[in-house]
Amino acid sequence: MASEQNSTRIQKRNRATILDAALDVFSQSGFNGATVNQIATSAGLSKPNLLYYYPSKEAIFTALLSELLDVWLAPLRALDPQGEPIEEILTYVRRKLEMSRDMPRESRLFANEIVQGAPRLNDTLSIDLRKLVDDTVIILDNWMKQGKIAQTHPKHLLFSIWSLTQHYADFEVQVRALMSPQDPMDGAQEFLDDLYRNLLRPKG
Amino acid sequence: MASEQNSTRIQKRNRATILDAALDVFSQSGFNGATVNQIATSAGLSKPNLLYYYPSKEAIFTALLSELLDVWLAPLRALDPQGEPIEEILTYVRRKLEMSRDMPRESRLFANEIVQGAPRLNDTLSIDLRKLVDDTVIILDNWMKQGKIAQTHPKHLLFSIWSLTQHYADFEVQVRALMSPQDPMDGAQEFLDDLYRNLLRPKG
DNA sequence: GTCACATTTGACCATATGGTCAAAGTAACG
DNA sequence: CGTTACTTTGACCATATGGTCAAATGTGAC
Repeated sequence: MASEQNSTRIQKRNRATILDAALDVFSQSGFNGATVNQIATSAGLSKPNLLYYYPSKEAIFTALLSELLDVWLAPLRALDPQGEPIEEILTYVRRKLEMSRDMPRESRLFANEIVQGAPRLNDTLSIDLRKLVDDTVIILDNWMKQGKIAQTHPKHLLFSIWSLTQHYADFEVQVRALMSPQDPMDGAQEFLDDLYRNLLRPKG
Repeated sequence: MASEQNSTRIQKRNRATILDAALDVFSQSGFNGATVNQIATSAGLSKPNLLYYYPSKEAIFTALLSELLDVWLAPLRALDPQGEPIEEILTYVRRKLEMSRDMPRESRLFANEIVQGAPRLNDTLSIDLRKLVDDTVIILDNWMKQGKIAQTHPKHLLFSIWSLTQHYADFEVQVRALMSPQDPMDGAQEFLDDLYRNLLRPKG
């Protein structure tokens, strides 16, 4: 009879199991392609049992998205205006690349949703992410003004980091097919380091 | 009773209409999310009529993919080993960027499919595309050996061009949300030109 | 143990889906 | 006009899907 933060060990365990199963299924098939049954089976629960914890497929999806958004954007928030600019940016790139390696499901979850028009994410994009990006642009602009990094388009710079790093998760099948028998990400970090050092190095 | 290349004006028109409608629907919802009814309605046909021209949803999809693959890969095939290396590559980048602007549905069609593991495209990736990429890598390697472009990882270079350019089509909703009120691709070409000139310029 | 509450489930429902089929309508062509 | 082949459709089917519900089972506190 507590207010809302009821825990109940079993609930905690099952909700976590469900979200992990949902991440598997949604990231592989997208919202439309995924079925409640797949998620339930993958979580080791019956369908009605699943729907006892989350009232609908959509509820699972939004719970998953909101749970992941923070961790997904954390590396960008960690950009330190006081740090050494080029190293700060390269650190960000490396973290994003690590996330593509270690959390490919999360990356594909967002990719699926955004490619299909982000119908369940539009507010997040145009409000929260927008705010974060605007803040970051200010930092980048300052670095450019101070001559710490070369002049370039700050937003396109961010887009490029996202697309280049997430590519290894989102298009993994393709990258793997073309890189095999090597590891798909073999040499990726060196390449990106090189790319951004050349772009950002202040020019005489 | 002709062999197989029967035309029948009506067939040609309807097959084209269907594929265009299918491109709309599949690129927006992916294979699983799309329904035969949506495609039929969008094509102005009844469902049984649609299935008279293509025997199944899968048949529409594969017909669409195989029709588009050539045009999609054409810019890469156009890379000229005899041309001026940096300009050749920049031309390729520009063409890909134009395709993201002019053919975003095609880009998203492939993106959807690949993100979801390319279950209906795996052979194409590991055979045809692989061959094309291997050929291109030889060209790039030669240019590097001759000192015409800086040393870099040829495959990751290709991946980077794909991801950077297709990003503007595949993640258009996100880019638009973050660029508005400006045009989503405003400044993109200059940014990419700059990026690749800095990367590829031969270093002392 | 027992009682209240949390959890789980089989059976069920309305709707959507991919696909079929026989019959009706339309072109083409002599 | 009549015949043949092409095109279109309403009705239909089996299956899958998201979701509900009442009843059964488990669990923790006393």
